Amino acid sequence: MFTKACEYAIRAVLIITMKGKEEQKLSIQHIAKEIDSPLPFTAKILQTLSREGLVASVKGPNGGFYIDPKAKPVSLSQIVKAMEEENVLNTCALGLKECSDTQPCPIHHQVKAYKQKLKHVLQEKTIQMLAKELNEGKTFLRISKKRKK
Amino acid sequence: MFTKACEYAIRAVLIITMKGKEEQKLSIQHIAKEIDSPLPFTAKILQTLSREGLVASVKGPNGGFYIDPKAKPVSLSQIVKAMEEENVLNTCALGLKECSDTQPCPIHHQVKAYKQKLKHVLQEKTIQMLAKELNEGKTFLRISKKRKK
DNA sequence: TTAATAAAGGATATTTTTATCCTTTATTAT
DNA sequence: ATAATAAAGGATAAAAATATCCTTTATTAA
Ligand code: FES
Ligand code: FES
Repeated sequence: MFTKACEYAIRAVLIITMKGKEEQKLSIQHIAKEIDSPLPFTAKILQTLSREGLVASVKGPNGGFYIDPKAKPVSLSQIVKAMEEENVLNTCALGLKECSDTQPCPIHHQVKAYKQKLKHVLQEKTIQMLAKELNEGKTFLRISKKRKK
Repeated sequence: MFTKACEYAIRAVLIITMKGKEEQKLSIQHIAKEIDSPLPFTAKILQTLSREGLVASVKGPNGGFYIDPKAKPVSLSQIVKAMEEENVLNTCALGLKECSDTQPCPIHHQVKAYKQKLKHVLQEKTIQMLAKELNEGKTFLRISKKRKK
């Protein structure tokens, strides 16, 4: 559905939102470890997110990434857009040059509802909402192998 | 959603189903032109589809591809599987190592229903059904630029 | 039986995505 | 001021996906 870059981006912003405070910023090392992603690639992605203003960053000792508490909540679609994947849900599932209701491909009608709902989720869900559920232990960012029973 | 290879595969089988008869087989050239895909890449894909038994082929003069009328209808998921993309809808949208209800990622619940629906579509819809709608002019495999009004 | 045809198969090339490395810049603590 | 630290940025490398080319094999028509 998303590229690795976009997956890492979403996971990174989630971790930064959960654990990054202005007085206790998160280093790239810390973030990559938490979301289990390749460090240098994650650094690149954080550069982009920082440039786009979706996360705040400070260089130097005790520097790192955090979320400005007075910034507007960030939606999933903002991250997807920052990673230049805004069109994942606008293009034809069979690769036709356009996805349209008037000249639908053979599976257009079957996938349309799905794509729209998902688009809606990306627009409505903010990182803050998802971070809250993570903090409450309702959702997870890593799979922990726990033995059955 | 799918790779180019898978998109071309589905489109190719659709065209072969619509236009390929045992007495009037379709050449690679013809197929690639119809579905507007790069010819040599399409040839590779047709090799795979033929090897997997999803289309029939004959070499030599008047050879080409066709669908054995007494073969079982082919579902979309059979094609997706032949192209080794069966896991597109089984993996976690955020790239976690597993997609599970017990350790759901932050968007698992939001995407689960749609993944299942789509999986169902791929399993139930056969190429024959889709080819019929194409023949009836209800759906399209190419976008024709028609002037408005 | 030979020549022509068309897919099959193998090897290679290109592009995109993913990942790494190194140098520069900003910030902080000393 | 100086040294240490950490992100930013640029250049490069590796892997995967996409695409092309060439040789072989099967089939058919002449
Ligand atoms: S035209 Fe193919 S998904 Fe809309
Ligand atoms: S765990 Fe992420 S989609 Fe199911």
